[in-house]
Amino acid sequence: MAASVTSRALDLLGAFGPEHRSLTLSELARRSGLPLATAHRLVGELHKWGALARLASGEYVIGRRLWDLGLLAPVQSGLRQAASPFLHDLYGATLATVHLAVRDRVEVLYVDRLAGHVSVPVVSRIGSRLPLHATGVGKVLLAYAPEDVRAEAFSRLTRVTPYTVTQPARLAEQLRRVRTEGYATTGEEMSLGACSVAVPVRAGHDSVVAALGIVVPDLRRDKARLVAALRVAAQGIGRTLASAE
Amino acid sequence: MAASVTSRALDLLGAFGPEHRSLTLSELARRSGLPLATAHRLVGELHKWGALARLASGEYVIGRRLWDLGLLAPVQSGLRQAASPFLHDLYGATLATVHLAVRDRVEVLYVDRLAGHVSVPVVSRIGSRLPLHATGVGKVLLAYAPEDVRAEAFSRLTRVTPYTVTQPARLAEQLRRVRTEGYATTGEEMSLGACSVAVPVRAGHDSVVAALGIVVPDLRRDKARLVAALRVAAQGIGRTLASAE
DNA sequence: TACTTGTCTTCCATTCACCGGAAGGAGCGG
DNA sequence: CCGCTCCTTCCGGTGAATGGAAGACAAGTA
Repeated sequence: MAASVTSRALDLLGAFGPEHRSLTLSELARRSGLPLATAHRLVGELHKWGALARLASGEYVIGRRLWDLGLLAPVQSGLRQAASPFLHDLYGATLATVHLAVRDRVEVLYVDRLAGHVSVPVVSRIGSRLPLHATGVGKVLLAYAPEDVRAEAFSRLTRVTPYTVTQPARLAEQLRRVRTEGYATTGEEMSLGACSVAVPVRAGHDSVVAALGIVVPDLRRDKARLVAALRVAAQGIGRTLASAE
Repeated sequence: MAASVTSRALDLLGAFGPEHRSLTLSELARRSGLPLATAHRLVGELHKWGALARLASGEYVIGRRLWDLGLLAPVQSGLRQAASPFLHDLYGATLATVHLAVRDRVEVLYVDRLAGHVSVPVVSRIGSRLPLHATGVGKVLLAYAPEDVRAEAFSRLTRVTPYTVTQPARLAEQLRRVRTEGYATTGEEMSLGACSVAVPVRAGHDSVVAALGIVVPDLRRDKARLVAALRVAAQGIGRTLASAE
C-alpha cells in the first residue's frame, strides 16, 4: 500500500498508452488512482522537467524529453542497426510494408517498421505488441520458441478476425511447416485485407533472434519471389550481426 | 535548492545521454549530484518500475518501459508518418543516408533518419541535436527561421571541423543563396568525408516546416540529380501534409 | 595474507517535504 | 442564475524520504 512519491509519479506516466496518448489532469488522476490535488502537483513537476508536455487544449502528452530518453534505450539497438539497410533493400524489392520483430515473452514486439505508399491496413507500430499466433512474424517466433512459451501462447489463442487460427491442432501443424519450410504466412488473420509472409533471422547458425516479415494485400500472386527476397535480407542481417559479434 | 523527490528521480534519468547510455550507480550519483545512498534507493524504484534496466555488468541503462513511453510522444508524428514513404523513395533513388529534421529553438533536431549500407561518417541519430550552421538541413532551417533565431544562431558559430563556416558574413551569404536557389549544401563542415544537400519541406505554400537532406561522400559528381530527387520527395511530403490538413 | 581502493548494499533516527481535504476560480450548457 | 466539471491553490499534521555510517564484496597491489 505504501506508495512512494517516485512510484506515484511513474504511475502517472504509466497511465499513458497507445490508446491514451493524451490525457487531461482528471483522467490522469483517475487512471493512476491518485487524489486530484496530488496528481496536480506531481504532473506539474513532470511537466516542468519536460517529461510531459501540454497541448493547447490543456491535455497532457508525453514530452520530448522522454522521447529523447526512450531513444537511448538499448532495445535491440544492435539488431535494429544491423537490419536497417536490409529493411530498405527489402522495401525496394517488394514495395510492401516491412516489419522487424522480436519475441517479448508471449507477444510479438515490433522493433522496426517501414511503411510503403500504398498501405494495406496494418495495425502494427514500432513498439506495439501483438499476439504471437495471429501475425506472420509471430508464427515464426513461436515456431522457434521454447516449450513453455509455446504452451502459454496456445492457452490464449484469441480470435481477432474470422480468419484467425484459434484451433491448437491447426496452429501446431502450421508451426511444424514453418520449421520445415522456413517461412510463415498469414491470410487476413490479424486484419482484413492484409496477408503476410515472414522468415526467421538467425545469428550465427542456430538461434533465431528475430523475425522479418512483410505485409501485402494478396499472397497468391508471387509468394515465391517474396520469400526469396525475405531470405536474402534475413541472411544479410544475420551475417552483419555475426560479424559484429 | 529545495529538491523534490520527483525532480531528483528525473535528474537521475537526465544523467543519461547519447554519450552515456549506460552508467554505474556511483556514476549516476555523481552526475546527478545525489548522495550515493539516496541514488541507490531512487534507482531501485526506477528499476522496479521498468524505467531503468540493469545489464549483466551491473550498469544501468534506460529500460524498455521508457522506450515504449517515448514512442508515444507526439514529436512531429504527423510529419514522420507523412514523410516515411518518401524517405524510402529518396533512399532508393540516391542510396545515400537520408535525414528529416526540424528546428528546435536554435538547434537541428533529427526526427527521422535512414542509413544505407555504405555509410559515410554521419554523426546524427534520430533524436540528436546539432548546431544549425554546420549541417545541410540546419542551413535550410536557419535560412527560413525568424530573425531572433538567426541572431542567436549567429552568436554561436562553433567550429566543428576545419571546414565549418564560422564567419557570419559568409554564412549570411550562404543563407541568401539557400533562399534564392532553394537548396543548401555543406562540404565536410560537420564531419570529415561527409557532404550534404538539403531542401525545405513546405506545408501548403508558405511555411517551411522541416528540412529534408542527404549525406554523400562527394557532391561534385551529380549534385543536380540529387537536388532534383530531394525536391520531388519534399514536394510529395508537403502535398501529403496538406491533404491531411 | 594483509592492505588499498573502488564498488554496491543495508540500517535507522531525525526531520522536512509530501499529502490531500477543502475552498476558490474558470468555463460551459441549460 | 444554477449546476456541473474541470483546474488550481492553500496549509497544518504526519509519515515517508533522507543520508551518514558501517558492512559486504570484488579487484588490484605488495
